[in-house]
Amino acid sequence: MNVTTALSGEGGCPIRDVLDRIGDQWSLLVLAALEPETLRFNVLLRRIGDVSKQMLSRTLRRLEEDGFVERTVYAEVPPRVEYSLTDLGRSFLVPMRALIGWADTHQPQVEAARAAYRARA
Amino acid sequence: MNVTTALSGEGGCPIRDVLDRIGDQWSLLVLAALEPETLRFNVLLRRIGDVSKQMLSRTLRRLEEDGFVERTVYAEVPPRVEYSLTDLGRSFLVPMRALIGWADTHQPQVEAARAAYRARA
DNA sequence: GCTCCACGGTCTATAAAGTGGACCGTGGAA
DNA sequence: TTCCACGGTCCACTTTATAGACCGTGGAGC
Repeated sequence: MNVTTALSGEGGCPIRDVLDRIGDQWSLLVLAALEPETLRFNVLLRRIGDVSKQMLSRTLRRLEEDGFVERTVYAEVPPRVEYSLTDLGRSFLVPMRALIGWADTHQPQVEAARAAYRARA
Repeated sequence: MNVTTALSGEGGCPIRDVLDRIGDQWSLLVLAALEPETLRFNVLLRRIGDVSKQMLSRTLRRLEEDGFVERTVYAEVPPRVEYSLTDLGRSFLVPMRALIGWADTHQPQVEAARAAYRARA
C-alpha cells in the first residue's frame, strides 16, 4: 500500500480524515487508557493527568462519534458515565501497538539524534 | 507490550515523548510525502497543499532534530534545500503503514459510526 | 542598467484553539 | 444544615496557527 495516498489535502482523502482524528494531542492516550478497562470520566482525567476537562470531554465525544468508544450513562446521583472501547476501537489498538512499540525501541536513537542536533547547533 | 505504559503524563515517559512529536497536525503527512522521494521545501508545500509555510518549516525542523529527516542545503541562487528520510525515518514508515492501512480498511466503519451518531442526535 | 521572478524562509497581525478555574444540580453522608 | 462527588459546561485568558508581507540573491528578459 502506498503511503503517499495519505496526502491530497483537497477533496476529503479518507485516510487523512482518520489520521486527523488520531493525530491530536489526546486520542491515542485515551484509547491507551481504555485498553485494559472501562473507566469513568474523572478516573480517566486523573489517569492521564495533564489533560483538561474540556479537552477530555471533546476527545471522548469525537471518539464516540467515530465509533472507537462507547459511552454509557447511569441515571444515578452523583452521575456515573463509563467509557469503554468498541470492537472498532480495540481493532485500532493493533496498529497503535506497533507504533508504540516502534517509539519504545527507537527512543534511544531519537534521543541521540537530538543530542547530535544540539551539538551541531 | 502494554499500551498503558504510554500514559503517565508526569515524569517524561519516552513513548509519550515520541508520540507527541508524531501526533501533531503535519508530521505524518510530511513523512508520507517524503517516502518515495527527496523533495524541496516548496514542492513539499505544494504537495501537501494546506500546510502553511511556517508550520511546514517548524515540522521539518523538528523532524530533523529527532533524526527522521535529513536537510541538505545547496549553496545556489535561488537557494535549494532538499529534505529526505533518514534510515530512522524510513523505519518509522513500517508501523505508520500499518496505521494508514487500518485507516484505509476501517474508514467505512468510521463513516457508518458517524452516520449512526448523527441519527441518534 | 533596470525590472522582475524563484527560492526558502522569517516576521507580524489576526484568528483559532486550549487552559484552569468557577459554576451547575442532585442526593447521600456527616 | 453543610458539604462533597460526579460529569460536564462556560468564561476569561494564554498559547498556537494562519495568511500574507517581506528579505537577499543572482539570473533572465528588455
